Amino acid sequence: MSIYDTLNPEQKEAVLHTEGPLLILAGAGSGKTRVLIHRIAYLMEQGVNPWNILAITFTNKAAGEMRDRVDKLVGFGSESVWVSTFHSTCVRILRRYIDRLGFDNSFSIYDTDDQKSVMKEVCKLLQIDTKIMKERYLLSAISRAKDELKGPLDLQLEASENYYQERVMEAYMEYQSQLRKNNALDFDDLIVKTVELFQNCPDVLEYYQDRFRYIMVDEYQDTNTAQFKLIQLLASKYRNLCVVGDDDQSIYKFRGANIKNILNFEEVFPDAKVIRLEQNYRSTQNILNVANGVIRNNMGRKEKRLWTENEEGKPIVFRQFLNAFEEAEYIVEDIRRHVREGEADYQDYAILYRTNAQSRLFEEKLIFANIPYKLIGGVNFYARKEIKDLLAYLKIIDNGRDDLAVRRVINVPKRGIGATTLNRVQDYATAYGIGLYDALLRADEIPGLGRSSSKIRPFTVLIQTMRSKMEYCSLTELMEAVLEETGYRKELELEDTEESQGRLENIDELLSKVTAYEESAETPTLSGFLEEVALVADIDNLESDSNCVVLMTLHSAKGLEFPYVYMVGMEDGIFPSYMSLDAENPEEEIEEERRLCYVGITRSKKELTITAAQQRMIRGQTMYNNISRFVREIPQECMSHVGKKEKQTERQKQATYIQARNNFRAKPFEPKQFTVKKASSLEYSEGDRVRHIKFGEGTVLEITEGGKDYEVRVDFDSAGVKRMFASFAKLRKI
DNA sequence: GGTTGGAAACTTTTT
DNA sequence: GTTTCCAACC
Repeated sequence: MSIYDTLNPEQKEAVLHTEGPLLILAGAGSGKTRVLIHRIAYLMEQGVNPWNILAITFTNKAAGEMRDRVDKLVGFGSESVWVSTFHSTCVRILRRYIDRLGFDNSFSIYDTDDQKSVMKEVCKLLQIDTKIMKERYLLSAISRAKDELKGPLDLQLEASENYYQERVMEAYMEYQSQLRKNNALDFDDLIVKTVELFQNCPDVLEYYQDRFRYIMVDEYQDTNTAQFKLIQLLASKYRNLCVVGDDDQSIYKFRGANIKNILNFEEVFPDAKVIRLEQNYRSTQNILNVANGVIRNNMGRKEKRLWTENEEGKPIVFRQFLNAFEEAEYIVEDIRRHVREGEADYQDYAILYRTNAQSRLFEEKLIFANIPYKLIGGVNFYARKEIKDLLAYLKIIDNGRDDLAVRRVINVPKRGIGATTLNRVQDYATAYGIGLYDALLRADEIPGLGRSSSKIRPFTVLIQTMRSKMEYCSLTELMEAVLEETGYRKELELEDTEESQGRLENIDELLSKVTAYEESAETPTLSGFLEEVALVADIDNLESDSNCVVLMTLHSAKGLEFPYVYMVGMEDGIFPSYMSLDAENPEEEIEEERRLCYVGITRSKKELTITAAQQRMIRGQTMYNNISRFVREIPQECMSHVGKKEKQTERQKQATYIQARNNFRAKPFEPKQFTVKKASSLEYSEGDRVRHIKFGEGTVLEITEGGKDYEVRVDFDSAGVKRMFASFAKLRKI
C-alpha cells in the first residue's frame, strides 16, 4: 500500500496531475494541505529535484506547518523544498538582486507605523492638509495602487481631471522617493519590486524560472494582482503551476485580494485542469448544513456543495443576551463547565469575533475565571514602542541610510536633541544630498548648530562603536550592548512602574528571540534577524502545544480548526460591520462579510455556538443592534435557540429595531433618554454621604425630580460640586 | 526643549 | 473607553 491510497479519488487525481496548470477548488476542511504535501512527495518520487519545488503560503505559520508535514512524510531531501510566504520569498530574491533596481541590498522593511511617519513627512513637504486628506487615506490609496501594480503615473492617466486624485499621485511619487532615499521598502513594495526586477532583468527571471519548475500556491483566493503577476512570471516557462483555493473563503478584498484570480483562472490558463474537493473531513453534517445555508445567499460564486461522512452532530446553539457582559460571562462559564466535566481541554475552544476591540470583555472574564487563554492580534509584539526603539537602533547599525530609524531614536533616551536641531541637520543633509546619519557625523560643519553639535557626538560614537562591535560579537551581545550603552534599560528600571516592568519583560522576550534566531539560522546576520522580525504576523506565534482557549478575529481564524467554536457579537452593525452596510456597494461588501461568516462556521469540528447581545457599548455609547442577518439565514432545523430571548416575537424585534434607529438619529445630548428607567425611589436622600465610582465620596446637596429621572447635586470631597442623573451616577449610600 | 492636560479621533479585517 | 495629538506652559 502506498501513501497515496489514503486519499480520496479527487485528492489522488490532484496529486498525480503534476504537469501543466492545475486549479484545485478546495472547500473548507477538504484536506487541501494534505493534497499539497502528498503532491510534493509524489513530485520527488517522480525524480523532481526538491530544490525545483516552490510552495507559497500567506502566513509563516501556514508555511511552518507545511514544512513540518512535508518533513514527516518525505524525510530526506525535503529541506531543499522552498516552502515560504509571498513576502519572505520576495525578500530572499530582493536581498540578492535589488541592486539591479538601484537599491542597496541591505534595504529596510517598513511596517505600517513607519509608513505613517514617512507619509506625515510627505504631507508636510507637499503641504497637504492632513485634516482633509488623512495619511491613512493616502497610504491605503497607494497600497491599492501597488496591489494592482500601478505606479504614480498610472494613477495620473486614470483621473487627471480629479484634484484629489492628482494629490494622491503627487503624494505617491514623493512617498516612493522618500522610501528610496531611506533605502527602504514597504510590504507592498516587496512584491512590486520583485515583479519589476523580473520584468527588467530577464536573466534574473530565467534563473528563478529554472529554479522553480514546480510551483504551488495555497489560499489562492487571497492573491492580489501583483502576486498573481509574480506567480505568472515565474510559471510562464514550465507552466507547472498548481493553485489551491476556495472562492467562498476570499476575505481579504480590503487588502487587494482579487477574487477574479480564482474565478478567471481557466481563462488565463485555458488548458488548466480543474479539480473540486467537496468532501469535508472536519465538521459534522449539521455544521456543514449551516455553512451551506449561509453561503448559498451569495451570487457569483463557483457552485459547490460540501458533504461529509461524519456524523450528524448536535444542532448548533444560538443565544441572545441582554448585553455583552452577560454574553462573555456565559461563554466563559460554558467553557469552564465543559472542561471541568472532562469533556475537553481548554485548547479545544476558540472564541471568534469580528473586531479586535471585542476581545477585552472575554479577557477580563477569562482572567477572573482563572482560565488560560491566548490572544491573537491586537497590538503586534513588534509594534510596541520599546521593541520598535531597539529595532531602530539595530536598523541604524545595519543600514546607515534609514533616516526614519535615526529620527525615531536620536532622542530616546533623552539626549537633549530636539526638533530645531534635527531640522537643521535635515536641511544640511538635503542640501548635500546625503542621509541624515551621515549628516550627523559631520555635525561640527553644520552652521547654526552651536552647542547642540556636542550633544550629537555621543550618539554617533555609540552607533560607530556598535558597528565595530558587530564584527566580533554575537547578535545577543550586540543587543545587550545597545541596551546598556544607550541607558535604555536603566531608564526603564528607574521608572519602576507596572508599565515599565511590562516593557522590560518585552525587551527580555526580544532578547530571547534574538538568541533563538541565532541558534536556528544557518548563518545568523543582523539583516537576517531584522528581516525575519519584519515579516512575522501575530498568528505565527500560536503554538499548538499550549493548553489555552484561543481568542482571535474571524480573519485570523482562517486555516485553523477547533472542536468547539463560539462566534460572538452576531449583530447587524458588528457582523456584518456597519462599514459594509454603509458602503457605496453594500451588496458586494456584505457578500464578503458573508464569506467571513462562512469561514467562521467551518472552523468548528464538533459544536458551534453563536451569540448576540441586545445592547452593547461601543466607544462608550450604548448601541442596540438587530440579530445578524447571517443568523437568520441559518436553516432553522439546524439550530436550537436557548436563553431568555428564545421566543422573541416579531413585535419585540420591531421594538429593538426602532430603539436602535432612534438611537442613531438622536441628537448627541439626548440619545440615552429612553434607556433610563426611573427608579421608584432612591436609596439616599439629601444630606446623605454617598460614593461615586469616579469622584469618590461626597455629600448629596439636592435631589430634583424630573420627568424621566432624578437629578442629583452632590458635593464631592475631591471633585467639587457635580450635577448628575441618578440612573447614570449609580451613587451608593455609605 | 520638555511636560502636561484636554480635545479629538477612533476601530473592520493584516502580510 | 482608549489612544493620539497638539497647544500652552514650564
